[in-house]
Amino acid sequence: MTQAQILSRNQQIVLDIIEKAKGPLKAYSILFNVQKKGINAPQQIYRALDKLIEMGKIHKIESKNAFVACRISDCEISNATAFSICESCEKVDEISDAKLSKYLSSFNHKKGMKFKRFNLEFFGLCKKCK
Amino acid sequence: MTQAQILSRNQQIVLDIIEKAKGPLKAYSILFNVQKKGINAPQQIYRALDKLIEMGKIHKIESKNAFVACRISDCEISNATAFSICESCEKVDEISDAKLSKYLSSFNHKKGMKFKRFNLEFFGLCKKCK
DNA sequence: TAACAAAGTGTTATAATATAACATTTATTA
DNA sequence: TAATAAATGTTATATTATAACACTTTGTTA
Repeated sequence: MTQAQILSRNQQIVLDIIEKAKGPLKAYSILFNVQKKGINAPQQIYRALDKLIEMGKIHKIESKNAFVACRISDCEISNATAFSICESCEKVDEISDAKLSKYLSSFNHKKGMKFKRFNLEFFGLCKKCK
Repeated sequence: MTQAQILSRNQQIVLDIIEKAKGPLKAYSILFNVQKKGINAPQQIYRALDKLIEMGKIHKIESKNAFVACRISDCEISNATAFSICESCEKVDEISDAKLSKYLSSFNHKKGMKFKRFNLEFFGLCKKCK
């Protein structure tokens, strides 16, 4: 049984904002949103983001330098992430597909590398934007 | 038959450096390397990088904000990229695996998104670093 | 081939993203 | 409760990327 993680004050504030957001949030946009709560410096945001990522509570969308809440496997360390990204409306969805995940997790590069983790980003147009 | 692309002066300079490099290069490291050739501003680098990416000559490693030459399908627009990244020595290899590529290219998100492009980054330890 | 359009260049300035370093406080655990 | 680990607050700065504008080169077509 996995112990529910206790978050520090700043971590909780940052996570709340990311969870409430409809799409990926950028670090500085989070910062501007929490200045009323007494968080004033980028460091404070980035530190919280780092921890939340470590805990698997959020993910970074690398192609956008932005952060989304994990909707899939709460409280798991995320070593297998996949996202669909709409190039028009910027909507991002986390993809939870057991087959895909299994396929990629067991994929081994011929050149002898054993993988610990992967991140996959699909780009296209979402249903709405099509 | 695909017409061999003619590169502009700056594009060629930037591509040469990336092709000669053993690993991924960052934009500003490219800049410092070409100042002797009269390129002085980030813009000039980023413009060349953008075009080279469009042409499929290079790829961006999103998790590293760095650029590598395409060793796989020269002169093709790259809508299906996969890389293995060593977390210890930072070595990056482009993965060319027909099965993997086919599998991912035909993957469709249940929620109705049709993908145009994907980028996959695997992380682990390379043979040497293991 | 002149004239127009498209692509590329050079430059200055600045925006956006991220980390270093250090002093202090809070929480945990031995 | 002392020692240690984790988190915080703060200032400064490094790194990555784009905006805007004037100019030049290249390619196209009338």
